[in-house]
Amino acid sequence: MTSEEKAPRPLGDLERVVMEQLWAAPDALTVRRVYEQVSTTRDLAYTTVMTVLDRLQKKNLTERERDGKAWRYRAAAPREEMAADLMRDALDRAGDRREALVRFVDQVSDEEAALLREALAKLEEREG
Amino acid sequence: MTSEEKAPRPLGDLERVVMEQLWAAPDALTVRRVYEQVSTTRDLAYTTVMTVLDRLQKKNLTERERDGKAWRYRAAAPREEMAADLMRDALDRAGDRREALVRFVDQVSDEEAALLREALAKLEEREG
DNA sequence: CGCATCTACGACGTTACGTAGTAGATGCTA
DNA sequence: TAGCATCTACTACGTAACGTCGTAGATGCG
Repeated sequence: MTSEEKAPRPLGDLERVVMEQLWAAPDALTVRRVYEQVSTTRDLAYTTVMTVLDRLQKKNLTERERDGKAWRYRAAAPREEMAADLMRDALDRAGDRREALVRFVDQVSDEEAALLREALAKLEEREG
Repeated sequence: MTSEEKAPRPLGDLERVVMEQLWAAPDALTVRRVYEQVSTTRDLAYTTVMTVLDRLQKKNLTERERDGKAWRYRAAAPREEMAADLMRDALDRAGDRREALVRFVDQVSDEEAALLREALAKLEEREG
C-alpha cells in the first residue's frame, strides 16, 4: 500500500487529441478513421497517427483487435476513469492526505462540491 | 474559465527529492543546505542541486530570496497544495465531472472517504 | 495477379530532466 | 587588502518521451 509508483506522465498534445477520438467513439476505430477525424483539425501524416496509436498501446492506454489486416483501437478505460486515476495518483503524492483533501475541496466549485457529496452518498448507500 | 491549460508535468525524481527537502524545512534553504541533505541519499555534485533548484524556480515551484551572495529557496506552496492542484487539474481533464468524481470516490479507501466527508463538512460549515 | 492499404520499424528534431564542469563574481579572513 | 573559499551564471551532454514522417514489406480485394 501507499506504494511509490512512478507518476504517469500526462498525455502529450497529440496523444490527447487521439485519445479524445477514441473516447468519443462508441466502437473501436481503425487508424484511418482516427486519422480522418484528426485531419480535420491538424495536418498530419497517416503514419504519424499510427505511431501515436502504437505508443498509446504500449502504454496500455488502448486495446486493439484485428480487423482484417488492420487494427481497431479503443480506449482501455473511459476518460473519467483516467481522470480519477490521476486524482488518486495526485493524492498519493500528498504528504498529509487530510490536508490535501481539505485543500482540494476548498478549491472546487460549489457545483463540484455538490457532485462530490452526491458521489459519497452513493458510495455509502452501496457499501453501507 | 475552464481554460485549456497545459498539464503540469509531474516532477522528475530528483526534482521531487529536492522539493521534499524544501517542504520539510520550516525556513528557506540555501543550495548548500539542500545539497547536504540530499547528499545523504544520493551522490551528486553541488552544481547539480543548484541546477535543479534553478529549474524549479523557473517553473515557479519555489520562491527565493538573497542571503548575501547566496539564494535561499522555499517551496512556493505546501506539498498538499500541489497535490490538490494536481487533483483539480485531473478533474478538469475529465469529460463528465460527475462521473469522474464518482469513479474517484469509488477507488479511495474508507479512511479517505471519511476524510473527504470531513473536509466537505468543514467547507459547508465555513461557507454555509 | 496487381494495386491499394496496412503494419512494422526506424529515424530525426525538440524538450524535459539528470548530471556536471568552468568561469567569474563576491564575501570573509588573516 | 590580498587571497581563498564559495556562490552563481551559463553551458553542455546523455537519455527518454513525444511529434512527426518515410520506407519496406505484408496482405487483402477486385
